[in-house]
Amino acid sequence: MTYRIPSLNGLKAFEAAARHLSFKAAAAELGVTAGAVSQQVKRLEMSLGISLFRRLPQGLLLTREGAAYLPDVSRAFDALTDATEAVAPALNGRKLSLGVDPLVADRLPNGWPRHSKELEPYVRETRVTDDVELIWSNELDALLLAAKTRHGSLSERAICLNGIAAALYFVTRPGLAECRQSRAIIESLES
Amino acid sequence: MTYRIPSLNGLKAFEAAARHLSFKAAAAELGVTAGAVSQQVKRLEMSLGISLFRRLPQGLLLTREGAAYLPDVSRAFDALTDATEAVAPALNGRKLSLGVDPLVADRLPNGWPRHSKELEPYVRETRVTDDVELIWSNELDALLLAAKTRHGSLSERAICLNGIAAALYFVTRPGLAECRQSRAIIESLES
DNA sequence: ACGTGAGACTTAGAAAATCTCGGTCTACTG
DNA sequence: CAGTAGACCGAGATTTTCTAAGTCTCACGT
Repeated sequence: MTYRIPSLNGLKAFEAAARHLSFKAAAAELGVTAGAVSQQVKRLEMSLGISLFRRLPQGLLLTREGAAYLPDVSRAFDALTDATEAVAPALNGRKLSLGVDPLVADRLPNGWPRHSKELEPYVRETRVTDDVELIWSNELDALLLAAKTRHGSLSERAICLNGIAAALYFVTRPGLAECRQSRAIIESLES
Repeated sequence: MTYRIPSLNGLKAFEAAARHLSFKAAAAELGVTAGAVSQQVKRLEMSLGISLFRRLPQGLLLTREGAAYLPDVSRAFDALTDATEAVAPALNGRKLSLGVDPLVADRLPNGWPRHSKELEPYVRETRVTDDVELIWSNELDALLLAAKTRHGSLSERAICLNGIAAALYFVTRPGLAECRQSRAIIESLES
């Protein structure tokens, strides 16, 4: 099973340039320079062996092939975006589910985090557990543990309570290690 | 208009690994090493903020999220492949359409290329014209011209007849410059 | 219990793809 | 006839991706 798919960056550049009929405008949208878009599109055309645009001095025009390609590409992008958004909502505004090791649950600041106003936007639920597997299965986003894990590929951050190193570790999937939610939880603990 | 799409290489690695439930097998299919697939998938998981696989020492298992993501990704890949194949059939086995400058049409080897057996698999049609625009509009794949073009971004190759430089140039879109079809046409002329 | 093999992981360094920047060209515009 | 806008090119820098070599865990057979 093998697919014939051109470079995604090339397709993105094509799609944006075709919508704007301008490399410059497309570049602004994509956050790169116009030269980069020009090169991407050229590479794409080379890999396909056809021309997608007619370059006129006053701007771009789609060729027949380019015009035929564009809607299909856009639809595929939509489908990928929807699927991605469905399986992994953008981190912005997402609330984490947090597990707390039974060994640390009683050592925490009183009522933490249930009654912490500042954490409310970042934590969806809290559960008492020390099962690292729950992270790998995406049932939990992060864990507060009393001991270092041995699962090397998890991200682990030691916490200081009142400025003193405590046997307390914030453990997440690497993908969540540096997000705002994680930072907020850690700060709330250390302050 | 902006899409949220993870890296295409990451998605390809995920798709192949999910089908085989093995990074090693996926790597073989993709023609890279297993380490590369592992890294691609990890990057993808980080960018999404979720885990797609459970790594067991004896192999892979899809997480619930991974299993949900896979069919959507496959469908999108199918759609892109179909669209690409429709607009630009793979170069393998494709025949080029060739334009011949009226100024050179009579100087060519007798009957060329109509009665050339060796060119038959590579040339679909021949037309007498010197209009470079036909290349940009994909109506022609290549041109035999009597003079250099001034369209810098076209690929241009000087032809020698009987070992002597002639006023004869093979002009194509860059994407077709080095394909077998082009080489065959040039060789047939120079021999 | 102890090798052995398979499969995944990590890391450093190499290789490739991509971006930026500066300069050029062409066609519009006042 | 400048001046401007948009696209192109090439060189060099930067970022991404790949490879290679070594480690770890588990299953299996002796």
